[in-house]
Amino acid sequence: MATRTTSGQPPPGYDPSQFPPFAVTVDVVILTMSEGALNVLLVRRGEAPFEGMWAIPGGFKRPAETLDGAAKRELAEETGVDAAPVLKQFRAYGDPGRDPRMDVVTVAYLAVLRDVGAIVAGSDAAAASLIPVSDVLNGQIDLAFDHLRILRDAVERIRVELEVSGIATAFVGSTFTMAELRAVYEAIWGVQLDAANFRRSIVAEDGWVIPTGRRARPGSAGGRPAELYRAGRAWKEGGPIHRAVRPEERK
Amino acid sequence: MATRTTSGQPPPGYDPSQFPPFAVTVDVVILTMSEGALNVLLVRRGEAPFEGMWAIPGGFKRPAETLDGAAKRELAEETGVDAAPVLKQFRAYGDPGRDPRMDVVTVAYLAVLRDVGAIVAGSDAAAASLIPVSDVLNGQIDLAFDHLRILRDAVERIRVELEVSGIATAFVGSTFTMAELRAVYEAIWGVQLDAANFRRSIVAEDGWVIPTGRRARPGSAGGRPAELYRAGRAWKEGGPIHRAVRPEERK
DNA sequence: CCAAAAGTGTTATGTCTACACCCATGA
DNA sequence: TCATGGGTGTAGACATAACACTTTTGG
Repeated sequence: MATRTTSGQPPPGYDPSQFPPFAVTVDVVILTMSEGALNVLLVRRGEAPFEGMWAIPGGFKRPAETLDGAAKRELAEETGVDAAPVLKQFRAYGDPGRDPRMDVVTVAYLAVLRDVGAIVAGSDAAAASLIPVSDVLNGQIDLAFDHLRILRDAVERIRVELEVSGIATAFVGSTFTMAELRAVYEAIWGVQLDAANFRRSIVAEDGWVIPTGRRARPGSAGGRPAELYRAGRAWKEGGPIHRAVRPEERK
Repeated sequence: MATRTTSGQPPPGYDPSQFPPFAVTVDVVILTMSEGALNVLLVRRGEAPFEGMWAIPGGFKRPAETLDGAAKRELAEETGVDAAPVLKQFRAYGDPGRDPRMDVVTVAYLAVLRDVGAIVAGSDAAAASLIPVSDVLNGQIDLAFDHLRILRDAVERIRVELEVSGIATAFVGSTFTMAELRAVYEAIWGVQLDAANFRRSIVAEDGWVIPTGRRARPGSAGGRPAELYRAGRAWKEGGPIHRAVRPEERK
């Protein structure tokens, strides 16, 4: 921060008594599961630059608030949801020219939400929409600024978070079946998991999920009704499910 | 970033046509092993505020450079070392009032270095010093600004990095013994590791360390000479050593 | 020869994976 | 009763931890 270099000479072309002003923004990548795929909440820009393009929602930090506070406020303004507990700062971006108008440093946050209907309702519905992440990563949808990079980093981060924290339960409803929870891992990691072993790993981790005693109704195809669980207290100290190492990576 | 909120009303007291200016700085936490303990490179501040206190080295980002570039430049200016490959951005800090003079958002980086002598030489030696991390975390040494919090986060981050990346070899010299490498893990995690199993885990991971064929001279107390290794290519995809789960944490 | 540190072998225990098998439902 | 998905059992492969034992040095 404001500590200046201890080398006696200021670098050429730089006056240490001044500091260059920047705009500081927060961008919030909101991820959610919809129809078995990972989706991201995007807004359509209403003005130049990049008018009409999709972008990650965000806005300016105010001097009187913290970065976390700014992210929480922006998320609330955009979606009407208080998701402070699942907001995770994951990276800052400050490449010159990333905003053509001015020098902007942005701090990117990640939020995982369920209850899709309530999210979109709280926002300006015409300008906000859930978009499949794969459509963006495939290049079928272009994003403004360097938002493609930010989204890529966010998705990579959520893949890691899924393994080291219990964030998976943030994707599902307040009660859920093992199959629903498993689908989160399968969609985000792009793998197939053995249902039997998945269940055992989840249940073995103490306090992770709590059986409600109730059961879900089977789908129209039949099948045994699944037990319903709710999320336990404990998604801080490392999750129970780990990505399998692909055979060629093993020694 | 510059995407503005899509809610029609700007929040009260905030004019969306203006953006509040911030100073943006980078702070670089330089960690190194010295005498079996984790040390951090600190500078003594020469001016108010916090004059005379220890602080993490850092400085202003310039408009024409990237955040990574600013961190690399500051590190070079302070220490004379080009450590770009081991520079890791780990978090941004922007609480209001964290600098009493102005609104400053700082992006913190972590660098792990060996070769302590060369580091201090490149800098203003009178104002820079390696301090044991434990002295700072114990409160025996106060840091300026919110640098204690930044250092705490950096140490927590390095503990995780040690497990998921191969950064341990960045702490030791270009050739090293198993005991030296093991000492890195033991110092940073504060645990004792079984030397036999440690060696096996390291050697089993393909490409991690490469035997040089040479041996280190034993210390004055004797003992069999240790094989010397050099770091392999492969510290990207997860390290071979994992923290033991403490007994109370097991299910 | 003894102490110390490096390195190897061995065994018990735990975890992960694959897959066979039983259970409860809709049509 | 059959197809479908949920849930349990189990055996082999693999990983981890504890510790005895051998090797090679300095004193």
